Amino acid sequence: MSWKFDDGTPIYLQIAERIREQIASGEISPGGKVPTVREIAELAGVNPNTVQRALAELEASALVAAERGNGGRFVSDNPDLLAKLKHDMARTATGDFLAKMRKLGFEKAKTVGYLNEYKEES
Amino acid sequence: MSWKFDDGTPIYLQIAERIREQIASGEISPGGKVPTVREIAELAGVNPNTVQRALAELEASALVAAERGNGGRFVSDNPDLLAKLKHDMARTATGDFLAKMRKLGFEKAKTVGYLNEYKEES
DNA sequence: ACTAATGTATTATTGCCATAATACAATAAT
DNA sequence: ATTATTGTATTATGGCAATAATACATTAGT
Repeated sequence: MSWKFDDGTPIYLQIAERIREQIASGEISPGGKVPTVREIAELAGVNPNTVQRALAELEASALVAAERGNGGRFVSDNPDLLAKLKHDMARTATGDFLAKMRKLGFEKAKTVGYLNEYKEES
Repeated sequence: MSWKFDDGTPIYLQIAERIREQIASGEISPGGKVPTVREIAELAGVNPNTVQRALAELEASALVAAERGNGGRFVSDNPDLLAKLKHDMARTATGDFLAKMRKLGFEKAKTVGYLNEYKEES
């Protein structure tokens, strides 16, 4: 995992988003263990408090739950919740992308065309 | 224009990005006049200093230039620069979108398919 | 010359992000 | 019971974003 951060957006939100992605993609399995606050802080090179704040975001939406003591945090194993997460994130990303392209003057058909012809490493 | 802002990202960056979009799309014509600092501040409901900071970003990339006095600010009329702006913004948006979808578990082909079937207002 | 409109600069204040350094709370393992 | 591991809470500090209130600089219009 890379753990580089953009400037201009709070790190705790970026961390929350990345973990959300890992959950949505299944990179962290349903019911699986989330790395500890201190581990993530170490990996990401940030203060534990910052990580905790990120994880509090995920708990607020019931995506993870804490088990104190030697437990750590665990991803929800609710299939509906996880499916909804993935669906919502994909849908949001797509809607945002289309909106952005529209602002740039690309109507949907043009955006689709652009995406089709898109090649990495121009 | 709506002028709502996301939390978590500095407003001055969001303002700069929106004006960049307006320039890239031609909503503000090449060589055209950019609203004044005080006008934008009024419309967006923010402090003039915040707007100035945003516009300083655009000047740093030569997209706009200031004419003091009764002038105001004007968009560059350099066709190459404007074409490059639009190209770069579209490319960045597309690359970011693909990266995001990939993190969610959608390879490019799936992303293209998803976009094709995407309907607003689900 | 004067005025109005615009960009630019300065200073102070408030609030949130992030860090730092601890301490406390709960539970599994021994 | 003790210990180690983990989550949680507290307090202090520094930095940047944003606001606020002015003041100054430049130029067009009159």
